[in-house]
Amino acid sequence: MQIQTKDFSLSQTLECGQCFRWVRTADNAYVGTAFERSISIEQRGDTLFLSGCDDLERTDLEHYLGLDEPYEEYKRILSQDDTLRTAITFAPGIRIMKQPFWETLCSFIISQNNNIKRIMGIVERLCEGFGQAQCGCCRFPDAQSLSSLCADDLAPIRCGFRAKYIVDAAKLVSDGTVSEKALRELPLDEAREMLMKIKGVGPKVADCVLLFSLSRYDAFPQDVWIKRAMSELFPSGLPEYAKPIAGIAQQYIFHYARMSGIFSQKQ
DNA sequence: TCCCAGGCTCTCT
DNA sequence: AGAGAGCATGGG
Repeated sequence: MQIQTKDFSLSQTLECGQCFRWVRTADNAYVGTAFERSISIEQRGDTLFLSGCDDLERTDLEHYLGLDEPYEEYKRILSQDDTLRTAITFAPGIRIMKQPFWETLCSFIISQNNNIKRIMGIVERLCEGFGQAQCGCCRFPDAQSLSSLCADDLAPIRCGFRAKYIVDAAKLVSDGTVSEKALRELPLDEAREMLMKIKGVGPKVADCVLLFSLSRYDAFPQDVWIKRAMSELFPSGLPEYAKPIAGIAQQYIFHYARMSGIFSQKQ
C-alpha cells in the first residue's frame, strides 16, 4: 500500500514521544504494531510505502497517522504567533496520531517518572507476556484480561510502582467507570476528571490520553519540558486563538524544547 | 555512586 | 492549597 502525503514526516511523527511501539530499522524504515499486526512503513519523499497491511483500508491508516486532519489550517492558525511559528518550522512534519484508547492510557501510565526507552521496553514486555500472539506480533492485552490480575502478576514487565496503577486502570475501564465514548463526548474538564479516577492518573497522563488517542486537541499535557518552555516562551499563556488546538501546539513546543537545544538541560 | 526519567500519591503544614 | 519526600527500575 502507498499513501501520498504533504508536509508530513514519518520520523518526526513516530519519534516525537507520542507512541511507544514503533522502532526505526537499519534501513530507515519503521516497524510497529498497529491494527493487531506488525506493519512496516518507509517514507520516500512525500510517499509512504507500507507493508503488512494490504487488506486494510487506506483511510484507516491515514486516520491512525493523523493524515486526515487539516494541518495546513491548524498550522496557519498557530503561525500567527512568532514563537509558535519557530517551533512548527523546526519540525513541520509532526502529526498527532489517533492511537487505540486503552493502549494509550496504559502506555502513558507507564510513562510517568520514566524515560522513553524504558517505557518502550515495558510496553513490549506487557504485550509479550500478556497479549495475544497474532500475525507475527503480540497484541496489546485488553483491559478485561488485565483487570483480573494483581500488581504482583505484572512483576515480569518490571514497571515498578506503576503495576498497581495498570491494574486499577484495567478494572475501571473494563467495568465502564471510565468509558472511551464518554471521554469523547464530555467537556474537557469532566473527561479529565473521569480519567483521574484511576489511581496513578493525574492531569498530565489524562491529557496525553485525550490528545494522543481521542484527538481532543484542546487538551494540553504539561510535563517538565512544557512547563519550562511555557514559563520562558509564553509566560502569560498561549494566545486565545491557539487554545482550541492547544494540544497540537503542545507537541510542536515539546519537540522543539527537547530537540532544538535552546534549553540545554533542566535548570 | 549518584542522578535522572513526557508524574503521581501521600503527608504535613 | 501548596510544598516536598518517596516511589521501582535501569541507563548514563
